[in-house]
Amino acid sequence: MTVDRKQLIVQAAFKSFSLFGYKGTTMEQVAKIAKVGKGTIYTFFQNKEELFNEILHNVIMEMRDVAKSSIDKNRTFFQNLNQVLFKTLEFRRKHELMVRLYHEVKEIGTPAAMDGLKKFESEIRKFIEIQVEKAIERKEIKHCDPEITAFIIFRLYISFVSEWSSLRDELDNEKIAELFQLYLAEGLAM
Amino acid sequence: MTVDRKQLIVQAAFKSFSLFGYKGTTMEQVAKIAKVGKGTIYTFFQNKEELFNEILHNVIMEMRDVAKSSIDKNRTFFQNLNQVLFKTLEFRRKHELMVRLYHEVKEIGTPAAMDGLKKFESEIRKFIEIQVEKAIERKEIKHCDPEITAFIIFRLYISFVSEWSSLRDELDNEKIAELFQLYLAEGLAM
DNA sequence: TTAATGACTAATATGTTCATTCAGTCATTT
DNA sequence: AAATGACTGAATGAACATATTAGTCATTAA
Repeated sequence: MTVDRKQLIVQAAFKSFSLFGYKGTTMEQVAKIAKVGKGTIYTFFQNKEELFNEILHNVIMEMRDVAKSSIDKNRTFFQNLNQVLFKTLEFRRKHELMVRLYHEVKEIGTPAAMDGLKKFESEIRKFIEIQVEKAIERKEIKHCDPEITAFIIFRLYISFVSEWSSLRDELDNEKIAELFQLYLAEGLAM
Repeated sequence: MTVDRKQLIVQAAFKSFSLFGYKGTTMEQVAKIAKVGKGTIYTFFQNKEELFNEILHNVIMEMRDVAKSSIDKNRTFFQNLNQVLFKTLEFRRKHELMVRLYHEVKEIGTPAAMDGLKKFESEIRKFIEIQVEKAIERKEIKHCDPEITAFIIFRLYISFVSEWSSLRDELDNEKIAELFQLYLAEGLAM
């Protein structure tokens, strides 16, 4: 049996994008790691961006699985929410590819990398949206627009995790859970 | 009586920064508009950045007055909050200097302009923080950390106004007030 | 006959040189 | 004593040369 060339290319591309980012990865590099001719890549993928999207899609699917498995039906919506947010953050921080992409977007602003991260974040929001819908059905939370709610939850989490820490001491996970409870669940009104 | 040279310089600098931004403004330009020699500027201001800070300080003070006068003691905390947020947004949009600075930060990332906007936003947060403190004293809202609360309110407003509109239809002022009411005031919990 | 390849090309990116611009100084003028 | 603008060194960017690289395709190997 002959080797699966597409598989080799995908693995090589994953390695290279993780190591050098989008811009730093050349098609020749990928071909070399995969030990195939450069032309062979183009029999499976139209161009560099399509190859990148395939890699990213795999990572996003992996992330979705992580988020899914962090849900515990016996816990409350807000408990699960904190778990999901924490797990996806951890995922972002642990996966070399994600770290590289965030860095690349910040430092160079590579359009393909920006698009990739947008997809990634949009997937997280979509996942939260589904949890919100379920929580509404279960009457665990009030009726609200799930999309806006997911958007708010995600923005608020990002604000806590990355923007607040550039103003004051970093907030730990427990503190963030408390804040979500106070502001989003219970509300400020007396 | 001889003309007030410092005043002339400040007016000229305000004009130039508003018209051409920080980077686009040259000290020679300012001198020319003010009809003084370039060296004269340096008898009042150490350098370009200090001149810029003086101009910005004036604008920030003006903004604080606008925010202050939008407060109505007969209204609730959340009503006033919406007024303040709306007025400061309007201020940002109306004042040529602010528009230019936001544009410059986005397009070129001039450090002095970035610092300036940080100061501006920090001032808004500080103002909200004071309103939060008063509302806590008045027992209008629950006890909470005023700084974090102001931070959340501001981030949430920015999210609604500028980030949501790149995903879906822009939210009008009334809708944003509703959202604040639902998410921050009443909370999502059943 | 089909799949794989890598030399090739056009487009883009990067490095280099050099002229211009500009913030800040200071000797001269008012 | 206050004001000025010619001057300086550093930074910027235009213009050109060189190098890289995404994507193609004629050739090769299976």
